[in-house]
Amino acid sequence: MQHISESKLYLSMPRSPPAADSYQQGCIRMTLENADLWKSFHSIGTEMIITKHGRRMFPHCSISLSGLQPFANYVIMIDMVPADSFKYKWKKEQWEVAGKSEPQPPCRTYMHPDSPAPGCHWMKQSLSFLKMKLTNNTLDQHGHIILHSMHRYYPRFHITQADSPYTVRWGPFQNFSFPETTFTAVTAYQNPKITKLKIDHNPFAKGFREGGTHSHSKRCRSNRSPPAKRAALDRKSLCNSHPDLQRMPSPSQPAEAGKDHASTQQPLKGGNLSAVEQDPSESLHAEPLELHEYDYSCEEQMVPASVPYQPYRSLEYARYPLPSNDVDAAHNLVHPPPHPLATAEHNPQQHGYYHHSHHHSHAADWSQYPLFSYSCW
DNA sequence: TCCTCTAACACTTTTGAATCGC
DNA sequence: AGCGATTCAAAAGTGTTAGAGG
Repeated sequence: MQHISESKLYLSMPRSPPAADSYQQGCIRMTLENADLWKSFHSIGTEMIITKHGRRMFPHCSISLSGLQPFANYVIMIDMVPADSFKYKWKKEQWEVAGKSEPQPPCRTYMHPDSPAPGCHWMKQSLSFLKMKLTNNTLDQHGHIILHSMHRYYPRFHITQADSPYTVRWGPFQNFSFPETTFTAVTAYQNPKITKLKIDHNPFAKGFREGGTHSHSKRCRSNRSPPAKRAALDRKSLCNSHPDLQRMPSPSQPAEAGKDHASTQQPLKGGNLSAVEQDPSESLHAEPLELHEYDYSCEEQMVPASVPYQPYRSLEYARYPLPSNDVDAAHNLVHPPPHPLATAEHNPQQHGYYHHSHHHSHAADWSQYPLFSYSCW
């Protein structure tokens, strides 16, 4: 796949695996697919629509994995991490800080519908989180990921060895994230450049691109039944990225200038993130994400194949137990504690939020926090 | 007044059941 | 009867935009 990043980031060596990892070997490597598309959006300032009933991401999260144990079962999940502690507003064609972030909504985790599956399955082809949906409805009952509008997030992937979704809570997590997947959650697009880019790449938007005029007659639309039958697992489609995703973004996009730099950038360290994250109140105003300073070296990441078990994590899970005898019950709402990044302790002026991806200690720390998987579509 | 959110809209793509042919 | 390929209608998805609401 042409969009797989060629750059690599190697992290610390694996530690001794837990007992279950009897033939633990090497490192798990995660690669972001359609990375070029993500970069194109990121260079402008990615916006993701969130709606009451849930909206898919575009670009969607698609990854490939290697380094897993072929016959060990893994559960792979994704959640959304606050990128900083600010709320934003779109003013005069640029993003500005509009104050401190609001209290974080219930933290939810989306589990890949193939989970659990053996390592050979995950490594056979890329994984798509196409069907994951984002919502701003804090009372959402469908298991969609709940976000605040006008706040920034980035997806975080979790891999853990587990034979069932209900044993996940006892296993060590490994976390991955990709800086270029950071986005601002919005209820309506703010930046017209984002709109154009989405229309150019998202096939579902063709109706608006080619339809031309809008009829605003308020005729009633027939109510559509919920996708109950869609709940049947469609593995075939999960790993097929849409042809449009393969297309390169328009070279006329200013993003290209920064992208050309990517291969020559220095390895991403904690402080060399875009200036945006270091001082949002000032640097957000010009180019939304200052990508010409940006380094893409972490599109492919390696982390220790095993994160040390955190004894007190089980206490966290004990406080927020998952049902253990009913698959549907896994969709019950759970309200875990706020994400660590959402705490006041996190200050983007002091360190970039990408740190955790590159420092083992951070990855391990984050793995202490509970994950809840009750959403598969 | 400003900002954010919601819902209706037209159109495309995806999905899956039904049908057909071997 | 069983299987794979094809067809097609329904469902799901998209961004836009007027209007509501805080």
